Amino acid sequence: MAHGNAAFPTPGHDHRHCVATLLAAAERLCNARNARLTAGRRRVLEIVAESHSAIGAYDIIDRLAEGRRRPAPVTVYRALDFLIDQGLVHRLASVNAYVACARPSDDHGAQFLICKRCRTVAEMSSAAVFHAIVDGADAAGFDVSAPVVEVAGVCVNCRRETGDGPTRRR
Amino acid sequence: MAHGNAAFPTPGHDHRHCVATLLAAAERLCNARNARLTAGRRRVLEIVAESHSAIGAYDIIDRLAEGRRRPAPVTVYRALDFLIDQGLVHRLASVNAYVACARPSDDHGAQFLICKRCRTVAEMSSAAVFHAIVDGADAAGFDVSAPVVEVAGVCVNCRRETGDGPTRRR
DNA sequence: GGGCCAACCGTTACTATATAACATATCAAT
DNA sequence: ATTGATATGTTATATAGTAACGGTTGGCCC
Repeated sequence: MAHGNAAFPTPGHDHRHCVATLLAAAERLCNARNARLTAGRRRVLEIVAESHSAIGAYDIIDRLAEGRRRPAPVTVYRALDFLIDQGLVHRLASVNAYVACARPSDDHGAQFLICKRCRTVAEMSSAAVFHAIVDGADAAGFDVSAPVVEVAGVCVNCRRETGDGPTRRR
Repeated sequence: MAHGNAAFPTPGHDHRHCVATLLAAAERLCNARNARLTAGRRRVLEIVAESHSAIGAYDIIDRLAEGRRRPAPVTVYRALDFLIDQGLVHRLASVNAYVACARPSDDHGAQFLICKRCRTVAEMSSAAVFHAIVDGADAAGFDVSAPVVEVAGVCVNCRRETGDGPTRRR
C-alpha cells in the first residue's frame, strides 16, 4: 500500500542509491510486464532520475546530445510516453516537465509538491486529498478518472536556507 | 463566502444570462479596483465566457479574427493575463486552456472538474480538498502557495447521454 | 490647454513544447 | 529465413507562449 507522506530528499543524500534503486525497479517491472526497457528508454529514465527536480523534454534532449548526435524531440517524447505508461515517470502539466516516480510499482494516485525555488518535487499519495476530490466530484455528478494535483510552494530545504517561517496564506 | 459545491450547467440553461451576469460583475469589480476593463479585454472575456468549456488562446484569436484583422497572439495573452489577475478567468494548465471564473469576487482557492467528452468545466471550492493538501504539505515541511487541482473525468450530462453509471476507479 | 507619465496596444520576431507522417531497423516467434 | 509487431530515425509541422520596441491613449498636474 502507498503511504501518504511526501518527503523531500535531504540535501546530502546518496543520490546514486536513488538512481540505482529506481533503475532496478524499472528493470524488474518491465520484465514482469514484457515491456521493453530499451537502451534509449533506460537512458532517458536515467536522465530524468538524475535529480529530484522536474526536467523539461528539451533539457533531456540537451543531455542526450552530449557527445553523441542530437536526437529529434520525438525520440525523447516517445521514450517519455513509454516511461509514463509504465508508471516510471510523471508529467507535471503545470510546469511542462517530467519527474521520476518516487514509488514505481504501486499504482497510486499521486499529488506533487513542486518547490518554486529549487524545482525539487516531492510526491505524496494522500488518501485524504483523493477522497476529498472524489467526494466533491460525486456531489456534482462527475465521474473522476484522473485527478491532477500539483502544488507550487517552497520546500523544507529552501525554507531553512532563508529562515522563512510558515507563510500564512491569504 | 465561497460554497464548496461544483455545478455543471444544465444543457438548456439561458446562457446569455451567465454572460451578462459575468460581464456585469467584471465591470463592477474592475471599477472598484481602478483596473481598466478596456474594449479589447472585455471582448476576450466575452469570448471566454461564451461557453462553459475551456477555450485555447489560439481559438480565442480565431474568434477575434472573424470580421476584423487577426490580432497577434500577444494581444490575447495580454488580455488573458489581465483577466487572470483580476480573477475573472482561470488558466487550466492540464489542457492549456482558459475558462471564465464561475464566481468572481470571492478570492477562492478553486478546483476544476474538466469533462473529457464535452470539455465543460465546473469549478469547485472545497475546503476539504484544500485542507487535505495543506495538511499533507505541512507534514513534508512544504509551504503551499498555489495548489493546482484539475480533475479529468466525465460530467453528469455526458454520463446521462451514454447511460454510464458511476465508474469504479482502478 | 499643454506637457507629461503610465498604461495600453500593435508589430515583428522569436522561443518553447509537442506531434504527424512516413521510412527503416530490430526483435522474437514460427 | 520469413513475417509481423515493436521500436527508432528523419523531416516537417503544429501548438503554445514571450521578448523587444514603438506608437497611442487616457488621466493628471501645472
